[in-house]
Amino acid sequence: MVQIPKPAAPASTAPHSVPTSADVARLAGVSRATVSYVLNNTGAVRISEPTRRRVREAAEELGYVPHAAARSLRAGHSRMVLMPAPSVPVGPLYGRFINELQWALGRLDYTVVQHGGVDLHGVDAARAWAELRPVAVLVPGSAIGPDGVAVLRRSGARAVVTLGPEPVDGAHALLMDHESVGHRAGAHLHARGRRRIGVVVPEERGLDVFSRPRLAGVRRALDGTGGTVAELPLRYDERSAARLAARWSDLGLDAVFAYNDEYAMLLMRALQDEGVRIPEETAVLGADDLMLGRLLRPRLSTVRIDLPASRDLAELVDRAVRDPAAEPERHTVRAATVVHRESS
Amino acid sequence: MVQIPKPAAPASTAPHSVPTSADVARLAGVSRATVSYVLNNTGAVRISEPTRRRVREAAEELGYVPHAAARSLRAGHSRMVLMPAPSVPVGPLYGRFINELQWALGRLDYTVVQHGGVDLHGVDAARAWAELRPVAVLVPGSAIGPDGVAVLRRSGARAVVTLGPEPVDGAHALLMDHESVGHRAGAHLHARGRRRIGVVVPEERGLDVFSRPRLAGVRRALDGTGGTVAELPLRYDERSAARLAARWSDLGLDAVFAYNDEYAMLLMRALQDEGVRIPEETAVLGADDLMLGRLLRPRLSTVRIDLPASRDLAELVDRAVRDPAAEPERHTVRAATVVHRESS
DNA sequence: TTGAAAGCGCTACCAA
DNA sequence: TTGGTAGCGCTTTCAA
Repeated sequence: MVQIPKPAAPASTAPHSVPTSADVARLAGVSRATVSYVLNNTGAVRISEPTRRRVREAAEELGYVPHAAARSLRAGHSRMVLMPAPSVPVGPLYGRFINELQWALGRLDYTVVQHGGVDLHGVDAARAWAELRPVAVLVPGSAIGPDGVAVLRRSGARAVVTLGPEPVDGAHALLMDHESVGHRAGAHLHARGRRRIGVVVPEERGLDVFSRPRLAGVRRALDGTGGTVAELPLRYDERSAARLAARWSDLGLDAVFAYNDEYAMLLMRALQDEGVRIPEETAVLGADDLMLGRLLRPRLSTVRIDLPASRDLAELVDRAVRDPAAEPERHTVRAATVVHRESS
Repeated sequence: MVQIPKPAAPASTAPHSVPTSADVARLAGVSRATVSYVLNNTGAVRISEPTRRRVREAAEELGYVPHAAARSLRAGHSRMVLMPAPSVPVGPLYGRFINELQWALGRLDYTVVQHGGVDLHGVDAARAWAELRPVAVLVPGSAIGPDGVAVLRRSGARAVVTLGPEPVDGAHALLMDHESVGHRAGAHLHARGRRRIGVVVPEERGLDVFSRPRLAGVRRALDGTGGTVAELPLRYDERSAARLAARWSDLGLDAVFAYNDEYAMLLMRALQDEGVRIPEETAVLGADDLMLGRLLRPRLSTVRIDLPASRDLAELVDRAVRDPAAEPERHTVRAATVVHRESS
């Protein structure tokens, strides 16, 4: 039978519209239901092999791609794990961590999505994320408070996990114990016979959630030992480092915990240019155990922070999703080790 | 008329279900349409102030957050710009670029979403991204071919922009001209009197799309000058660098273009440990102009690559979205400058 | 083995 | 000024 296109009616699909499952059904000569069964390999329903083939070929020919939003709207839930991307670049370590985490969550059939909630904070940020109706949210840093967590949970997020330095009410927490990082650093320097210890505190915004606890940890390590701790604000540029180095002898310090390896490299260079001998006059200690520390001379001592296996975090997320009513878990990453090289 | 709740029907909303606009409407005593008008500040429709207040209060009380998927399903389009996150960490420069781009696109009212299409390639990756029905896709590297672009366009993406080293049919392209980076490097070293030039080619997978053109560029610069170019495979670890340095005198090179600043630092350290004097015996040239280059001694010469202003890229995306039928634009970033310091 | 139809949450048209 | 309602694309019961 010859098809006669009805006038003014879209007999065939409009040229540049996106193919839907209905289009596939039409082309295959079956119903939309059948298309859904075939493409999702629904076990409960038996579809004859010839039909399956016709459907698949039709889908192929049209270049059909299912519509994720429509699907999860219908399903009432999604497998999307949302990770607000931090606006401050926090270093290469973090990037690797994200990648591994994505991979681990992918294995559990979650789709990880990073969403730049740039210049949104607290409840506003939470609301913006909640619009996407993720099944779980991983919040790095301390970008959100208890009320933000509440917003997310009310919007259907079955798990909220904070990755920051401090716990948030109602959310699971993976606590990076930066205080103990500082404590390790302070204890190491003290054990090496240092008594007047400087601690670099980056002036860059957004880093203080890490640097403050580290400073506190050094203070605690030196507490009651007669040693002293001095706070050293530093911007990540040569001028700032040179200024700090210029007044180094006035400061009378015999050691410095430089926040991380990159700041350590910056400061160490400035000190060497000032003629300060390392480690004889001043010990320098970094953190993060980056490659560059091994390339410096003297080789940089550093505090290595063993990030949690991303698989563990992925499993925490999965557990939380399966049992959203469970008590929030609190895991503390306290595994920091001093890698002693030559600079301390 | 008194409402009599039908038996077995949820008269009020279930305790832990997510509030919808219907719930807000019910609580405010208005229709869903009115709720929509109020919350979206629809200009065409006038709603009395008391009604607006009632609606807003109801929304507030319920903690209502609109459902982005439902909204864009209804609208037939979204403002989502999808950026597949590269699985290979490509350095701090890139991270900053992403952040700025997110910001710039945010100003134009797009929502940037990074999606880790981990271990998916070509058409498969394209299909996974297409399920999200983004209005535009920014593809870094060369993760996708013309057929992948076609899949995305058929699924409604109004703009596909590749950020890689080479153009892809059907997509807009922001071409990083790594060949000319290599050419600048080669020309600089040649001008400094170097004739036997090594070029580091990282062995890490995924970096060859950058390193190959750079090598070719050096070759072109030396072509016909009587100078020679040697390919130097190198892994990013100390052992590999030490091995390379150990046979340095056999290689008989008087200069090396080390792919980027990080590889340059690695190799330079290994060479210095071997007693090779820099730059007297061997000139070393990096790329990317990272901070660390300035902190090395001798200070590292480098090729600075001026990334396009993220605002420009954001505007390219916006243009393409507004006029999806337009010819693909091809922009080439050729702005590479040699920053001459002490190592060359 | 297949199809018809309801409905997820939302907005925009048309009517009142 | 407000409400009724169709329908975006999909899955899934219920019927045939």
